[in-house]
Amino acid sequence: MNAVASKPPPENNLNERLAHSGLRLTPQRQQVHEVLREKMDHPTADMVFMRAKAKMPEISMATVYNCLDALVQCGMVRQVTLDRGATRYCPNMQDHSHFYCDECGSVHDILQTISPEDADIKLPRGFRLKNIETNLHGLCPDCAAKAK
Amino acid sequence: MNAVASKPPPENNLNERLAHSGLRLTPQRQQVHEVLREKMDHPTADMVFMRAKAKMPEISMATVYNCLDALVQCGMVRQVTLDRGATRYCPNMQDHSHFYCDECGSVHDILQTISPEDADIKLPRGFRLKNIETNLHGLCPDCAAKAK
DNA sequence: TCTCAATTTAGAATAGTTCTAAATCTTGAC
DNA sequence: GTCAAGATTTAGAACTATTCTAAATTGAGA
Ligand SMILES: [Mn+2]
Ligand SMILES: [Mn+2]
Ligand SMILES: [Zn+2]
Ligand SMILES: [Zn+2]
Repeated sequence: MNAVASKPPPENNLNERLAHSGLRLTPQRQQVHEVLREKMDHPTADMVFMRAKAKMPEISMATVYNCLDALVQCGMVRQVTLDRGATRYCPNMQDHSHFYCDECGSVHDILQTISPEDADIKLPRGFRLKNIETNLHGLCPDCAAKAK
Repeated sequence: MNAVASKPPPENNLNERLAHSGLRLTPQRQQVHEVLREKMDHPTADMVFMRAKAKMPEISMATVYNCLDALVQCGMVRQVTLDRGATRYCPNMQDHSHFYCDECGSVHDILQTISPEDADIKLPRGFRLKNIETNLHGLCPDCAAKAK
């Protein structure tokens, strides 16, 4: 590789990311992050709690919320709010949008976004657009098959 | 106008819309709808309650929720869920998207949407796309001005 | 007028999340 | 290594938004 590596690449491991935000790497934060990466089905805090608890029985709900906050804060996890109801968490930090199945409520990553340029949105005078959040609604493959 | 009016235009008044869904027009439903049309700032149920109460002091929170549900059900009002926190309500049934000010939390109608065709979203096999919800994030005119 | 279903109402219950305060665990200065 | 200071975890209380319950009220049609 390049011997003159000037700058480290944007640190994408938990350790460095947390440190960068002045946060410590703890077993709980590690565990919560692992739970999210293991099954990327956009679980709610409650689901994360149950999964984490299976591996780390002493973990508490409050800690799960704390850990999720820390992970969001340091940029390792995204919050996803689609319907009313519990917030969902996504450890995929690539730019992507979400497909929400209106039938079963499952959430799927779609590796494609609409950039402010793509969509030529004409905003009224004064608005400053930062980013576009796109939520796709419809039927997931399973539900589409059943609907036939 | 056209003397051979074959079909009534899609009923856009409260009365007919409610009736079409087997619901009655009540003073409370009327009041809640009026509150929404009067100030289209996407208020929460709580804000609707306070505004309605000013004109109709005996109205209850439960009724406001009931009325909002009825209005959503009959297609006179849209629910808007952006951040975590209370659901907001919008009486504008035109196809539109929402601009959310990250600074002050205000929500603004943007009379423009991205259709499934416009955005050529390439979905993995099996997904059936019904509609795209676009949420614009940035600064509203007021906050953009202050930020300067 | 009477009856019955729809609606409204107050308050209880629930769900999701945040807060509080005490216990525990680092980390870094000595 | 010891110790103090600060960060983190924890259980449970508190809080917010919403839904549920059951009784009272309303109103349309027989
Ligand atoms: Mn995702
Ligand atoms: Mn709107
Ligand atoms: Zn589905
Ligand atoms: Zn603003």
